[in-house]
Amino acid sequence: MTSSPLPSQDRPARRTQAERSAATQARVLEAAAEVLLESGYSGLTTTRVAQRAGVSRGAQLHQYPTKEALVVAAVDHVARCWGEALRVQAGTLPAGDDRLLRVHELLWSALSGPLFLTALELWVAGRTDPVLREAVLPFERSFVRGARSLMFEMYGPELAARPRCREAIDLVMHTMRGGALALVLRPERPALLDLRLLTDLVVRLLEDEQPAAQSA
Amino acid sequence: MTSSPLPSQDRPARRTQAERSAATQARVLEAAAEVLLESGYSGLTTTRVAQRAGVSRGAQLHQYPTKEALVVAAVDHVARCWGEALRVQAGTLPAGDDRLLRVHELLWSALSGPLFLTALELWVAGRTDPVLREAVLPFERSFVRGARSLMFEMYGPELAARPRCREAIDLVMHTMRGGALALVLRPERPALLDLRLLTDLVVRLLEDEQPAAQSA
DNA sequence: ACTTATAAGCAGGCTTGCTTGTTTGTATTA
DNA sequence: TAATACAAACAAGCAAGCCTGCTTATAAGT
Repeated sequence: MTSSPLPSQDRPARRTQAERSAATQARVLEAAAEVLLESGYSGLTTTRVAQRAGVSRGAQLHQYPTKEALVVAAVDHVARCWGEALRVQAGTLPAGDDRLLRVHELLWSALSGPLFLTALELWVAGRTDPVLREAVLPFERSFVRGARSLMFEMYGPELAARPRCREAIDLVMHTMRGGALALVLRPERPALLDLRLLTDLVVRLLEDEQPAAQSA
Repeated sequence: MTSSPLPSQDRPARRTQAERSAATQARVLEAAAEVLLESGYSGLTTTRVAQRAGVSRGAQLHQYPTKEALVVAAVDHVARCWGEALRVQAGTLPAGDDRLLRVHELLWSALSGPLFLTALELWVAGRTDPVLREAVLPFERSFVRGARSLMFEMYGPELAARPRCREAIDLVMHTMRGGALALVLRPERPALLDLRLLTDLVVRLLEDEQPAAQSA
């Protein structure tokens, strides 16, 4: 009855070792990100991650021998997801008229979403944990640079050529990070950050020709 | 020689009970803040705090029966220190010409100092810990409002009366928080945030008369 | 092609150390 | 003398990592 020549359905199906490893690694890392989002870094225990992933502690420890290794891998995973999400959304950006506002809305959605919170946990924890810090730093750099170059690109050649474009971009990113931070304790309120105002200021700043101005 | 009729020096000296309690509470809370700054919230254990404070675990547990109580008290302590530091610095602010820049420098020094990092740990931890969140929220509100009213006051009556002053202040605070966040992983680099540029933008924004403007 | 040997992935129990909170006893103040 | 502040030993729980044994896949040998 159940003896078909090819054990295609009722058996767990034959997978190569690499596939098996990749599968459990993916489940573990996804679970780690979920736990991080739900319970924060102080609530991240290897046991909970294994439970959440539906993976035995043995498997967990086989793939990631120490908690440190797991966390480092989680940093990589979260950073990749974040960057990828940003890039995907950037692809769907129409070349409309109010491009700046759209660009800022895009960046804001990336910075105020759950991935920001997950990354924030690792970010803050990396301040005091040297190993974690070393793992987070390169991704932080690459993320900032990637976002910056993406914004340069999306601003378009005219605006990108303005003398203070880079300062404007950094200001926008700082402001958004700060606005996102203000949402950490109150996810319910939708918009403390006025994107129109910010965009307006950027426009004015980019209208300048002289590279520096003294404050009144 | 050492037998004076009043046991003033070689004996621990007579203190009232309230003084004793206050002394150990102060030491414990100060130690908690230090541990928080050094090791983050995930490294905050009652044992370490007691060791750091030079206080027995018995004394610790007498004043703060649970870790929860200790953390809540630490939130209060850190928030008070922060607000007080801000107010003290505000008092020494000269009524010079480039007042805005000075105000922003002041706010920036308060937001980029160690107290910000300590508060950030509690802030981020409060996202996932309900009790901590309830403890942090009121202080967050009062801090934001206090800082805002302080800035209104320090901006002076002319600027404070401008239609978009509140938006400008919120933008400044968001930007500074974001800039401070960028320093978390790299305390070495001094100024990613261009205070002159920010001040310049605020000046322009406050020059507006119409309450709203559409972006180009 | 089939069997067998070796390795890789996996499951779960176990140990050690740490953290928290209780309890019991002592010193200091009222 | 009663209450408050403090000290320290103790117990329960948990987290991290280790270990033994089992299943599945790959390689070698015939």
